[in-house]
Amino acid sequence: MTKAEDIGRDSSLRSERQGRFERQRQEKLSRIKQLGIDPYGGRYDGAERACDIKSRYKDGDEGQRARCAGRIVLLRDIGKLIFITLRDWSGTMQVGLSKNLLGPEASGWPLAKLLELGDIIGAAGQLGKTKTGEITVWADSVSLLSKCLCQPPEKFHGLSDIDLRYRQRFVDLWANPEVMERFKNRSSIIATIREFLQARGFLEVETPMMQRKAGGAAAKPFVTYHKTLDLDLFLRIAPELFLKRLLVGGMEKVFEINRNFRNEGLSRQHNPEFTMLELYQAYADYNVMMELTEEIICLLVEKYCHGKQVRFGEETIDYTRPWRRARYAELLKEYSGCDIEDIEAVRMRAAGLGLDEGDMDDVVVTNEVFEATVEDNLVDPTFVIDYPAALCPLTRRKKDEPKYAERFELYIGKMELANAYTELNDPAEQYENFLVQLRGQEESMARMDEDFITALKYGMPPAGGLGIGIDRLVMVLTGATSIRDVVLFPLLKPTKD
RNA sequence: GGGAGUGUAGCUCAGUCGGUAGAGCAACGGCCUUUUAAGCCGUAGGUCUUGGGUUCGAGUCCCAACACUCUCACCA
Repeated sequence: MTKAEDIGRDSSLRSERQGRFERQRQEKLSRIKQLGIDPYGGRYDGAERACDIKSRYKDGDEGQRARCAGRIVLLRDIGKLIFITLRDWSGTMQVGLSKNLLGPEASGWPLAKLLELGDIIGAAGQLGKTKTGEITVWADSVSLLSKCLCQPPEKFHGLSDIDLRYRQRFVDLWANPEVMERFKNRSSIIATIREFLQARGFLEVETPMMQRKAGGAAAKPFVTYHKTLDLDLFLRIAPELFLKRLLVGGMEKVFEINRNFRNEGLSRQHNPEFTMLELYQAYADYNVMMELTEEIICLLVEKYCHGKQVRFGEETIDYTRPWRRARYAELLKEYSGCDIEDIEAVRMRAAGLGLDEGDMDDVVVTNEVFEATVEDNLVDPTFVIDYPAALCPLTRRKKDEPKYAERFELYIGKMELANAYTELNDPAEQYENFLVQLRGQEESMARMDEDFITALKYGMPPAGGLGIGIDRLVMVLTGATSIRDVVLFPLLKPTKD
């Protein structure tokens, strides 16, 4: 028997065991059908959110009614009375099902006795409190809206197998309320960013995900193919070069929040498809972008975190303004001890770090040393400014120091969260920069894009541009230390069967 | 790809010195009209990831494979 067959047999045994539970639930489904009830319900109007029902409840007023719908997450059957904890996406609601109230017809008490954990139901009835003070819908009607045929996870611990949680996010979301909460926050964070930008006159646009040239960043692209045009295409690694074309076209403030794709490894900070905010503002520069970045993120911290000191894994991030702005060279000196001008010292340090510096250009070595020594120290928000120009082919040089470029990266919690430039708008210089390939870099940001050069020749206004990694931003704002906890369906190795 | 860790019932987990498999939840059969992870009585559920090895005897020790997690590398 081959390994594949062996594994296949193993998984079929496994599913057979699970099938035992499913068969029992199938039997219940048949019994429900025999009662003349559609186990997959239908439209259910007028259900209120659990949290709204609870907050409008007034003690002592006996005329109150309520209607709710959700999944059964707890069930306590006491004979002629059943207490159910229903979860909708606002919270939980207790429903009391009693033999007297529901009556003997099929859709009443007999149905109630067949309900089980995981089923989705609707219930309506008088609102009241129990002996112990819990607000309860005393149901006089109950509807089965969807039968659950699979065994729900353990009711107290929820689903904790990490692999299963990512593979079956649909279970994770309802079994672990804090997961639902985090994704609701993610959505709300993105909505807040949109509102913020739109209020400042930015226009949201969508640019191609499939591109002839994968430009705007240094990363391995995914390759795809268009049949009718017989065309090889890349999934974009960044929207940058298209957004800049829009600047040429006269859109003065644009942004895009969408996916980028990079064909690289997975880690707690990397998912091959990730969400990026990129924005461009004509007539601005990287200083304007710094102000904007600090403003957006502080607004979000205020809204989604408690206080300015925020826990993140082992660290505490202090968002108190103003954030540190430190030159690249200054941080290199501070943490590696090397003077950026003293390339011999930098190379020695690189060798000491075990880097194969012989095959690398000076700036590449310097950057390797920077990454190895500096990044792990940048816990509080830090703008790293003025990068070596050679590392930034799309960035304008500093007027008085042409060896450095007007670029910053923002680090928070040891992660690169944002990257911004004063955009290069000189077509001749851009053309030259596209031609320079650095030794020691696996991927280059310098990929010749003639059409983009043509666009620049028409004249692109001077501009500031900014990219913010949304997934990582959501991580630091929600305390998730793995990107998989803020991406609904992270990329996983497929299972063997 | 390197290193470390984990893999036991559907789920969450115990399993001592190597002596032949345990709990809670879920399920099934009972009892129960005010429960809060309801409770009580009973039943069933296992190729201990897989394959080798050591041993009289392996869930336990050794080797290998597979899967997952963490970590390093890669990711400017």
